[in-house]
Amino acid sequence: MQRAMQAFQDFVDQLDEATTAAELQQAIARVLNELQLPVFAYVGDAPVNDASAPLIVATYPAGWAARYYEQAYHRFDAVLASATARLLPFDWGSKDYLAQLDPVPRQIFHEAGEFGIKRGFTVPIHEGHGKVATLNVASDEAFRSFSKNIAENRHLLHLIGVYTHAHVRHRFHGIAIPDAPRLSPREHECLQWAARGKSSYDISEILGISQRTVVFHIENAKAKFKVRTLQQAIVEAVLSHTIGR
Amino acid sequence: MQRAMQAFQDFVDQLDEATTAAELQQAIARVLNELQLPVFAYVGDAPVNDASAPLIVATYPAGWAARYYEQAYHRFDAVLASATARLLPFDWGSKDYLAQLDPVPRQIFHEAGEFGIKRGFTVPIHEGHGKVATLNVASDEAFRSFSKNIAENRHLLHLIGVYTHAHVRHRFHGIAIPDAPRLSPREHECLQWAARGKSSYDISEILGISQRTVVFHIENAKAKFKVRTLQQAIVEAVLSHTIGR
DNA sequence: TGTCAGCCTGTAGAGTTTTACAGGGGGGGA
DNA sequence: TCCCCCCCTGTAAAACTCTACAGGCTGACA
Repeated sequence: MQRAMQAFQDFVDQLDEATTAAELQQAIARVLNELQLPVFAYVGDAPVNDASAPLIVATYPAGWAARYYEQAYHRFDAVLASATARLLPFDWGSKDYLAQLDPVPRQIFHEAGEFGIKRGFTVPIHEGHGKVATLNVASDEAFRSFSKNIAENRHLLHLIGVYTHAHVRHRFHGIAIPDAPRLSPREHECLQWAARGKSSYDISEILGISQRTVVFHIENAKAKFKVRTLQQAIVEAVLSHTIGR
Repeated sequence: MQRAMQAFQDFVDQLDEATTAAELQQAIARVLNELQLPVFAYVGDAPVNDASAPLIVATYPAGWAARYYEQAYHRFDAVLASATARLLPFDWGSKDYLAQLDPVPRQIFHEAGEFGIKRGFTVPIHEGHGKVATLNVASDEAFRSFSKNIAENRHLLHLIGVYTHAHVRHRFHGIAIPDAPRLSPREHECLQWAARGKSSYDISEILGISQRTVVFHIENAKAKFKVRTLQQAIVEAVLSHTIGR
């Protein structure tokens, strides 16, 4: 335990210095080796749909990784689905876990097994805008020894995942997140109601102002987001948490 | 250190049994007392706009909490803004921190200071759909002792925050997250382009199909999301990560 | 006192979405 | 084989948004 904590501290220090994917991989590999967990995959931004390719740093078998991407398995990957839905790290690959799967995801597990990925542990890392990264450690070992190892180092792995991701975001993507424009109260109200399915006439009734004024406020909101259509404005507003459902 | 880890383990156990806000508060208070950090506030879902009230469990001075909500300070709270932008826990209240603030947030800090909240440490907890919860610990102490304490227990506090939130979500909100409807490839494409500001005619050109067909697919997508307007469908699709920017 | 930002309103034509009607073809599972 | 889902298309009226024109009120701040 003490030794593990020391390894973690070293890891945090190494992270600060890692500027390339290779160095990142080395840092992760070192700390996970210390924990007897050589097989891992950090998936920077789990691909939700057709978005840009994620940053991946892994010691997963190359054959499996290739197959996964060829087949676009992320669309059906049960581990990824769990990571999206959960906040805490979780285990996968047990009989119970497999039993509750749909046929397609179960088939994927089967294939992964042929590459030596039979059970594992995944840390979901939730970012602001609904993106989810994961740190996965996997094993071909007998259930006992692997799960005992995981049980002992659960929290540490959690931290490793979160710190890795924070570092990646900082170093590789820049801190970015341009701040959302400040909408005036009226602009906010109008956009919010529009997103809830009201027409500009409806909104004018709700707010007790003319329809023209509603249109005016929505136009201003679009201008602030620098977009052309209401639809785009709504996307931006939702992504920046300016409006809710 | 060893003792702190023990306190954390006990905390996780207690969490499992906590079913009321009072029990939750007790569990958090116990572990934080062990760490010499009696003043804390867990803010369940940081209020982004006019959304429903968050779950708050805190030992912050009642006067300050009241003032904060009366004045709707969350709209200008620099700590909250940082929590939204960051993934890792951070300190606040140092001279440097204050120096870089805008006048309004700085004024808020001033007022908080009058209630004994001068420096602190905040754990941001990002959930799937852009919601952010925070665990804040605060102090009136001299800078040295507090920041030394924080430095030592940084990771532990991080875990306490994340576990608290996971428990709250599980117990108080239910696991919820109804799964998003499965859009057909065409529906997905059409909705995605619509969200990017294309008209149905534009989309028909892009996809090489008739405009009528684009409308047809978007209608089907709306039906699947059980909404009436394209705007609502886009909100749902964005929130469920079905489409991106 | 002037300027700026936010709020408010009107008209009118062009362009777009929405809705309801009506129809056909292909593939996969029960 | 039948049924269902997905894909595709057309017309036309009604509803709605978008854009560009033009104008007035208020409060904060220098």
